[in-house]
Amino acid sequence: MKALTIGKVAKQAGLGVETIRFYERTGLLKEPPRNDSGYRQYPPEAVVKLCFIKKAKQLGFSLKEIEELIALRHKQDATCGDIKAQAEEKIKNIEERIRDLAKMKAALLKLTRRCSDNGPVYECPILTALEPSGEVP
Amino acid sequence: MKALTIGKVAKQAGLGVETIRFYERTGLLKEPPRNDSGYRQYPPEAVVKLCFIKKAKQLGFSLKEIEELIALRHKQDATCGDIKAQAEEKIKNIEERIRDLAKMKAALLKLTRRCSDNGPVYECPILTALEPSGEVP
DNA sequence: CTTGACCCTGTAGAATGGTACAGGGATTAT
DNA sequence: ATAATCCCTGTACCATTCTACAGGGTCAAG
Repeated sequence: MKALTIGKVAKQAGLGVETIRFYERTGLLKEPPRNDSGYRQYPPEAVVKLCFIKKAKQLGFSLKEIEELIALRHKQDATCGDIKAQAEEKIKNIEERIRDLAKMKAALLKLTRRCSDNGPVYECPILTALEPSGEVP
Repeated sequence: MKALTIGKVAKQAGLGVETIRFYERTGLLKEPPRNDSGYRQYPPEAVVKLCFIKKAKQLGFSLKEIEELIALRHKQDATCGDIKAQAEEKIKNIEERIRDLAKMKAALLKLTRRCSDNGPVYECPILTALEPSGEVP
């Protein structure tokens, strides 16, 4: 007796009911079973998955990318090399994001220090923090 | 004699001409001076700014957030305390993003290790990597 | 001095990621 | 048992962030 209604999962995951139905429509979430009156019956794991989706979105992943991320699991026993390559690409992507965020953070710290130093500001450390470099697809 | 046309800055920043005009319309970019025939005349620094915008976008910042980030600079000499507080909030935000990205990376690494081991995968390490936790505003 | 590549404004359309009803059943709380 | 609350489908609409013309002027190379 563990099935949750859409309202319950929505609340637990901190999302809207409409959002979840939207994810289902777009294929990000697979259709759950229904009860006799047509209500969606979610297993508790659905909450974990939705929380993951939420987090990943906040990190700047698109729904498409999130789908790919989740799909890595289901392709497991098929083409292991492919999955690995895909995962490694994501990892590289993530590493670049982290590096850039670190640069941005450093720039902001510099800014706050100057601020407390009351020193003059001849150039903006924020703007020059991220040199134009490799693409993030 | 350093002014650039919109096409030149677009190319150098790796953006489309239309995109730049769009940024101007939305206020992200201030209107540059014009020449006699109404062409936009950009100073070379515009390229730096646009590159920053591009990078920041790739990091998941919205145009609104990017505007705020850039605005930190101009408010410099005015209300120092405010800027500092704002910058520090951004820093916290960035730190959380980095933490979450690090978790995601760890989860993916775990996946790739299992993958190369050719071991069976009974549960998805990706899905469980990010516990439902603090919000990223 | 013409041809092609640029530039201008203005408006329209697209992709992404939702959000909000309307209209109508199902469940639950009092 | 009846009102409040939840669920269903379907469609329409919203913000964000571009992208693509249309219609017309400008500039630079051959």
